[in-house]
Amino acid sequence: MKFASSYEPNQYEADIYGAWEAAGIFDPKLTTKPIDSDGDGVDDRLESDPSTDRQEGENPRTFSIVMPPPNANGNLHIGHGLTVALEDSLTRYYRLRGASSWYIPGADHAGFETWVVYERNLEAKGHTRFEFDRDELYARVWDFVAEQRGSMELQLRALGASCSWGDLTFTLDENVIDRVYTTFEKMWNDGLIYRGEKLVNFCPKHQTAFADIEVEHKDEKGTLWDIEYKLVDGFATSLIVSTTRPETLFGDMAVAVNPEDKRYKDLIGKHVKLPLTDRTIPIVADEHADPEYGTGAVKITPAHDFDDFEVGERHSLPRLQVISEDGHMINVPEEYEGLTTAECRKKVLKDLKHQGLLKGEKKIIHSVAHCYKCGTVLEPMLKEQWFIDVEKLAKTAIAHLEAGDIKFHPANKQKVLINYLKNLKDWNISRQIPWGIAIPMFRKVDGSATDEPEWIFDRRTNLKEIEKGGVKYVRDEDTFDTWFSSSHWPIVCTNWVEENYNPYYPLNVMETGADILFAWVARMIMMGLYVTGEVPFKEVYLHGLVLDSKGQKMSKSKGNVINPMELVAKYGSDAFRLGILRGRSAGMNQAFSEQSVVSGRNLCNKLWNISRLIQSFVDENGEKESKDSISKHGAGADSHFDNGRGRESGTEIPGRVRPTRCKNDDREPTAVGDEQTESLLSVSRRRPAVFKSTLRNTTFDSYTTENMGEDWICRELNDCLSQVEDDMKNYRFSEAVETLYSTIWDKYADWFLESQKIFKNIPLLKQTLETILIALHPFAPFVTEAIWQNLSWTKGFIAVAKWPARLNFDPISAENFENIRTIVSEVRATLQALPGTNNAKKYGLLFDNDSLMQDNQMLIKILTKVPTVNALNGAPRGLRLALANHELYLDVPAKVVEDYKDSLTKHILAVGRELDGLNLRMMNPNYVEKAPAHLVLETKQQIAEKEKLISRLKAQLSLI
RNA sequence: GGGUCGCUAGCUCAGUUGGCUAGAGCGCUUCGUUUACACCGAAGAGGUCAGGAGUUCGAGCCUCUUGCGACCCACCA
Repeated sequence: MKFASSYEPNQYEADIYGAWEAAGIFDPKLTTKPIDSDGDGVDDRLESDPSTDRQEGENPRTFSIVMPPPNANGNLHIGHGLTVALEDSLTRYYRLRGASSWYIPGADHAGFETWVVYERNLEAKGHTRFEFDRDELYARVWDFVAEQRGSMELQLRALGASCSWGDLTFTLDENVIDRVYTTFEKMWNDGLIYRGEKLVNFCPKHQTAFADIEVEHKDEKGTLWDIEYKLVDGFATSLIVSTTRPETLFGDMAVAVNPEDKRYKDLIGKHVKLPLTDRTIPIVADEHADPEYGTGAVKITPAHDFDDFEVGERHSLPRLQVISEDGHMINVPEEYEGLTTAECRKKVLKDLKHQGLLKGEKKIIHSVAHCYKCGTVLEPMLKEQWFIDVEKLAKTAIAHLEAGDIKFHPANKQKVLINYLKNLKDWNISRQIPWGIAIPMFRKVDGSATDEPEWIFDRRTNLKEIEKGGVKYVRDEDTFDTWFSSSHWPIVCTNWVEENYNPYYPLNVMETGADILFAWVARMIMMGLYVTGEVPFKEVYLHGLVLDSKGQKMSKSKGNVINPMELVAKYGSDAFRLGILRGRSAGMNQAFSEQSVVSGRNLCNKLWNISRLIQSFVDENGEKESKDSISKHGAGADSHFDNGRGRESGTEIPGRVRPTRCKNDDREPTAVGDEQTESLLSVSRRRPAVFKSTLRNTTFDSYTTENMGEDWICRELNDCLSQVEDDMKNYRFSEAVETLYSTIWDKYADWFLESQKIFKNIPLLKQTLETILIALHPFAPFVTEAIWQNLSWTKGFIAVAKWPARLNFDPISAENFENIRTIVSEVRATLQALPGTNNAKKYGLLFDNDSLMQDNQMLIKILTKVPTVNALNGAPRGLRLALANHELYLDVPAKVVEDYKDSLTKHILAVGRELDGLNLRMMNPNYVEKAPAHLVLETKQQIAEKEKLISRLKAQLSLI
């Protein structure tokens, strides 16, 4: 026997992935040919109406999905593991359903993240970024990334991601930069881009600005100081202002009070002397000042506070920057110049106290902005940056969202996103780090012609200086926020171009983490609509965080990080995928434990053994069957994958599949390597062609069902398929896995296979096994393929098999098997409850006047494992089983029956309680009148059944 | 301040438009090595569905309310 007694994933996974990849089955451009049903030589897709082409129905012709690009030089973490499990299950499912499926992998240059790592590296070697210019740094980081690159791609393969590797998109690929520049130029021309001096969140350590979204707010203890600002112009009074940042008083341009605040009404328009300086500043009226807070008077520092900036704008106040980018005081009186902000705060407080101007302090909790990477307190900094005016973009996006153009999973995220977009502020896209896409803007050199615009767009960002029309311009040294480029992801991955119908855009679904709904999904939607006029994807599936087994967030500092690759190595890729999908629903942060992976591993092993048993039945079936099979399928024995099981050779290591294309003998030649494909490949980056798979396989022998168990399993498998199809349509991965798990284990193995140990309907065994293998393949690709390759009769790759058709069966017979199951369970339970052990071997089963029992004696005997099943032929004896519709007895001695009395009494009471409940319901006239008729009828039947059961149990009891 | 989510068995979670006795995995108890599988088989215990009120013939599900917990956005001089 070629199947080992347990499934060892490590023996198969790498080889199987290699074989898939070599066969090119993950690339829709290689495995498919044009759909040309009308025979006019043109792909129907390209001539059909796009709106009707992407049908909503069960079987889309194309399925496209992009991978949220993992960091090119990093390792995958548990979240990537979940992402791949979700995306790949979808991809494989739709591939089996016959869609031309394109899962496009990516790699992220991870602008800021990578830069932080690189800079740390640089500093460790005693260098700083300031020793190099941007181009040098860019080249150095490029090399750094190139060195580290590749491991995540191997890890994606280990997870079984069936993505089209030839289409891998790196976020710094030329076509990406091209597309980003095109968009930027369009926005520039449309007036959506502006350069503004605004306050930005600036990290003094990393020396770069962030978008609002990247800022992390944390509650912290702080101090609120009251400082006295004295009025000038001969007034004797003074104002007390409250502040948490006394050092910024040098940048104060006004003191604001609320216009409604009676206390200060007369002071509006007067001036105060700014302490520690010679300056005087005005008192202005502004809503921003809250009369309830502190003293109701607030100092205004437009250059160092977001609110003050706005107050400053309203009152046309000048802005004075008093903190430099590296966190030192500038533009301040000499004795403070050059101090750090912390030193300056100390000195200011001391000097104020000395002058008697410090009037009080109290401890408060307030939220403070931090760098999400290093935790440094961010400094609001006045800087010139590029901004996108998001108003129109957001409005368009909201309109499409409200129209329901994108379906969300979970659904509530649609509302959340709309709410976010409604309050969206302009987007700062400038970053002061060299690792990223250069902003293609050039500034006129001072002294040049004055009537030229100050800034011009130009793609030649490789040049520091350019000349246009005799005017010299220098390059802006900033790079784009990575979200600006990655908001183009669906566009660039699918090679969308203007004026060309692209069957893969919009994507069928965007799957990503719920935590980047705003940062990424929102921006992809805005950008997709702006660039293509269409939403970039039809549906969004958001996954939550994977928490540790105690529900805690994983973090290095807590030491509770689970490495997906360790689990894959220990239990296999399939086990990991099954484990992480189980018990998880869209958008929820949910715990994850190794235990669920163990359970996945067990299922794989179960499936392996199911297949092993069936193969042994097939082998046993002997010569005749093998001859039949040869005449039907042609010489099935000479395939590339055949490893000689059941035949002569038997020398090869089990499961060592050779990397080769496909074992389909009658396949049409795959396009790999031929001229047509070469030319196809070369144009494919521009315009993807749509093809239909040629790699379909699998022809079933016909079968006839010969007992109730066979009809029943057909029905159960059909139900399972419907359930899985419905679950996949609605992105209920956990439920799909759960359904498959229980169908395979609790139904197929525990009931059907047990019964087949005597009946052995070989054609049906083959077909049903293929059904469960294919249905599970999207979730457990490796073990199903390993089995497929080891079975003697299967062809090709399961990865490109046809989704199973419904099985034919007799529904009455299938339903009757439920009776058999009830009987068998009751026999087992009763035997278990009887005193003594090994009861199943001791007592036979007797039936009276029962055709179901008569016809299925053999089936009942093997399932219950009792030694005999016989007709009663005479007076009842032994123990009557608690079954309403069948008169069955366990042939036990009177003494044993006596001992069983107690549990029988208990049983009668339990049934009695159920009966009471049912009767109560029927006595309610409203129920009888208003509930649907079929429910009322059902209740009536149940009452009748329970009554029958109770009277029989009572009769049994009285006999004892 | 605005918004979202959660509370169901010891643990982690399902429960799709309200409808039979509320489910699964793991854990637990008992029995069992029967020629696929101990990564196994059989049987079983365990739940006032966070509390309260309402709508309904009927509520885990709908409405209101209270409590506890998590998260996001904005603000916090």
